Amino acid sequence: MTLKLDKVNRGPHLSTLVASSISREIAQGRLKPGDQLPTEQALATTFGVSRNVVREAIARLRSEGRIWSQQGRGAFVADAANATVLTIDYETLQRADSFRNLFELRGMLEVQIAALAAARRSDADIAAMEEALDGMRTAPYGSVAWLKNDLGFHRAVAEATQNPYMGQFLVFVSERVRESILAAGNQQKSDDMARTTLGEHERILAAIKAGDAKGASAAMTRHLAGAASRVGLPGGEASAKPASPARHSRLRKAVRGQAAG
Amino acid sequence: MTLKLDKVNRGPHLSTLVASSISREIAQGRLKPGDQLPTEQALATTFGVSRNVVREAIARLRSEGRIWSQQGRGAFVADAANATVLTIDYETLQRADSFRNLFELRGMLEVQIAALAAARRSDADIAAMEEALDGMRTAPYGSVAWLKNDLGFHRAVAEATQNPYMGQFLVFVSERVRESILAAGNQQKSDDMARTTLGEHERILAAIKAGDAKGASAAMTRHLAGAASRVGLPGGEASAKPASPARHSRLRKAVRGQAAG
DNA sequence: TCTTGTCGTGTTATCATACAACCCTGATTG
DNA sequence: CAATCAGGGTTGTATGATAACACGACAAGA
Repeated sequence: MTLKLDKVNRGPHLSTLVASSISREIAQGRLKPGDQLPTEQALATTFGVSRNVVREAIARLRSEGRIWSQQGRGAFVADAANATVLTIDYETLQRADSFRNLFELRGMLEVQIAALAAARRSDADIAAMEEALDGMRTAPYGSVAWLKNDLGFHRAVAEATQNPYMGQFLVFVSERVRESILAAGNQQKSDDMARTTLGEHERILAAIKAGDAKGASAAMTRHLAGAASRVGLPGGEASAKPASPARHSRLRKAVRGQAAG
Repeated sequence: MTLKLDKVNRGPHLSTLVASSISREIAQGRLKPGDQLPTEQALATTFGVSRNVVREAIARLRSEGRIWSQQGRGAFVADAANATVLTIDYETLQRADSFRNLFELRGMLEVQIAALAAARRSDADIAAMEEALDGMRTAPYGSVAWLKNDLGFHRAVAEATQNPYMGQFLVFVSERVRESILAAGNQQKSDDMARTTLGEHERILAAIKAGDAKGASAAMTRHLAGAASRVGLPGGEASAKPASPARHSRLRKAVRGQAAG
């Protein structure tokens, strides 16, 4: 009865379908934290699959911290806070507002990271940034090599904070942003864009090199504004809360500013 | 002929052990992206477990985007960028510098989030914050209810940004921080701390209520600095210089003990 | 009545085997 | 030479069995 098994597309594996189905039950509150799941046998017959498949699905959910199980007792829904992994599934990525929200989160991270990096960078960090920048110079705009070096530059900045989590989070978010861009498709490239983008990166690097935290975050803000407009991010848009304009973060200004230029 | 797997402790499930073992091979570069994994049968005999266990481990790694497999061909190591989940394993959490770095990341998020929240908050958001604050007033400092409402307050702030990813990321990071604190154990509590903490929260709420973004981030900054000192961390604010790791020997020592769920 | 020990049942964890679906390769055949 | 097809290897799924464990029922003893 609880099975829905609606044509889940992604992943031809039955275990994937079962896992998403159970996951959905939890997300929609039909299975609350503490509730006991049906037995593996019951789930197997319910879904019409073998118990083995159910076990793979449960193993997956358990690794995500969504459920926990104990031999001899059963499987139970875990507290949402106990999730040990942060995951953004592909479906929600394809929604338009997801892209904007992700971009905003990324911007928030980047701007702060740039400031920290300017204060803490080592010579090796600078070298890594310069190497990535060189890679971008020799690769055609938008090519795989270009994107790789672009990400590499930002990762180098993040690593210059000497805080490994900065890079970890930033790369994760950036990758989701990139996927989102790819999902949306359609973007035009030009040599002009390449020059502009490179210039933005160079200004960031210069500020970090000089140890100028304020300048670094300002340069990063400009870069993000430019990047937003290059990927055609609709700025100052309806669903964004029309909030008090004058006084808030540069991030917001960045998102809004790209509409103008 | 039982498993020989090196010392892995956490997770009584064999599939967990196998998964972390393979995961470690990937992390340490002994299995590079594109490489083909041994066959399931081979892995089964290598680890001394049944093929079923290996399949559960692989299902888990596949769901994390670390590997991909195709029927009839085999399983292959995926590009690191393709990881669909962000995970911080329990072991690294127990290192003292992990705690400091996580706290710094959390602070970076919170300060920006507070500013955004002040600009975008709705009445419902304000109500949620006040409810959480009330919950903190009636609960003893440091109790489960207190912590729950504390997190609830911060989550409400994050949700006031109208950007769901903010809350998602913040809660994730905060939970890791909390785990880290629990792992360290023995915090001393006092009524004084309760009052101070409550006051900090109230100032944050007031600024957000007033739509004062600058004030909100300033209040949040003060709160984080206070929280940092309360958990025995020097300088909560995003300071320019990386804190010296040597300062935290007390934390590191305490970390040895297991966390109580 | 209360405690304690035992047992049976249900559940998960693991094992073992078999078959189906699929990919790749190489030989066969037109 | 090209197309086809047979075979082995690999993953995906199904099935049945056994071990480990949790939990309640129940009887024996104090």
